[in-house]
Amino acid sequence: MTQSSATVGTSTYLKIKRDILFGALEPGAKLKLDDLKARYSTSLSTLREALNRLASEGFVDAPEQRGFFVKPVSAKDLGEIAHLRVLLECHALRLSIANGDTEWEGTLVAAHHKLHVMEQRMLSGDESETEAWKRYDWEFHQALISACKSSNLLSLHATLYDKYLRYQMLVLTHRGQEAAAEHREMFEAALARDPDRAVAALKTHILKGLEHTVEAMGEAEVSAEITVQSPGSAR
Amino acid sequence: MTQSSATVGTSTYLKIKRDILFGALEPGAKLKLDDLKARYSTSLSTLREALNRLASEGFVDAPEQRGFFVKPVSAKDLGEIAHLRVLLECHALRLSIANGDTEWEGTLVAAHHKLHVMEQRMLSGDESETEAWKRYDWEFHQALISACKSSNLLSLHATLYDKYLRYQMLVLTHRGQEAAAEHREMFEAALARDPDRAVAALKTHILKGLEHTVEAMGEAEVSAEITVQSPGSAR
DNA sequence: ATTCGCAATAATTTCTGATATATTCTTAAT
DNA sequence: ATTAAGAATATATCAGAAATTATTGCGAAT
Repeated sequence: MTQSSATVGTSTYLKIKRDILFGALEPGAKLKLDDLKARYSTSLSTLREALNRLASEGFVDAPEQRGFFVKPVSAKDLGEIAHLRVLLECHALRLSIANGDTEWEGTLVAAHHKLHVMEQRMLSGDESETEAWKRYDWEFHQALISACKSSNLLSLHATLYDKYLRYQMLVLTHRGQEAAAEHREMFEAALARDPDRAVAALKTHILKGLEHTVEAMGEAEVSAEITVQSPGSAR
Repeated sequence: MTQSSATVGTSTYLKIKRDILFGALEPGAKLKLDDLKARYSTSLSTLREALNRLASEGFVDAPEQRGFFVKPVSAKDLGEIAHLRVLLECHALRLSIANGDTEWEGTLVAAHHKLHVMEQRMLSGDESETEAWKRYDWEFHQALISACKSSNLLSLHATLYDKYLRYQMLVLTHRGQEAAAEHREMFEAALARDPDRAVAALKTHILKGLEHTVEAMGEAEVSAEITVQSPGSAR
């Protein structure tokens, strides 16, 4: 549970990133350095290093001279990210299917198994381990493309995945049954070395997820506005 | 000429990045903090912030507890980058051609004109302004895809472009005539709203550049090995 | 010769505190 | 209501030092 790591810098970087991804730090929130210093119990310099890393990855905004802010969210941004993920992940999947050896098949089988078990548990109503579930989801998607032989591609994809994940965590509602079916389809198509089928499934998977999340965002936005407005202050 | 900017942090970030891109800081070189402190005349904390940004963009390696190193180069890495650039830039070009309005056409015409003039000057033997020439090349490629309507895509592309550029600067030899022709082809096809033709030209442009650079790297590598070996010390 | 362990050295990581500068908030005035 | 000046707050930057970790050099042992 605890996010430990060799260096204090990296570990606070990971902690802040996690808090952004899972919504503990809200979109658009001002990141006051003194507050963060208390919250993550670390020094100013270390904090700023972490924030600079996050800023260059796009999880934090850092307008000059005005400090740091959690990156705001928007349906437009989510759309861009989903489409980029389709572009990169589908491309990587093709390469991976073409290049993958037996070792790769092994990791894939393992990853899908673990994800599948977790999905069954979620479907039966156990919502207690969303975070673990998401980790298995990541491991599965990662395994699918892991044989693409481009570390540059893998690292771009990792960042995109995290950005997409943030939106999913934001709306806290998922497409359990359907997503599980799509995962199975991708898995089987990849093992069968059928790139077209696998890519089609992956594309559907991401775009359906996008649709679903955008809808949920729309609702959330409306209810947020209602909550925020003082009664009768419609201007 | 001077790289000035509002904040010291950003300006040293830019300076270091420039020194990496244009080879003043050699691939693989150790970035000793005390040396950098002298070289860029700034404080430790500011330096580390800049280096962390560069590390998360992939221009610097930062193995835990062991400091910072200029990212090494390799033909494999260049290949990955070129192919990613093809993937992203071609995609963006299609979107841009589909979405671009008259305003976009205007910037494109202007960018191509400036690049063209500079190319003529370079072809006639004036090698004095490589840096300016490269800036116009960037402006042109940027203009081509600027109407793609995805700021996420544009920013990923910008980083990839810089990484690719670094390799070009490394070998210091360019394909003047051919590159100019390819630029013209892209330009005309884009204005004619012919995505297939434009994308084909762009793909050729990048992949020919890759080929050319890899060859030049091979030669450079050989001559470097010869230079380094003390005479007769073949092991 | 090579390897191994250990001390000496060097470098990085992290923190504290201080200053200058920019932004934001408050208050007063138009 | 808007603006302007001044006060309060926050950020950006720097210097120095403590703590931790890596690297180097040297002598002993294989």
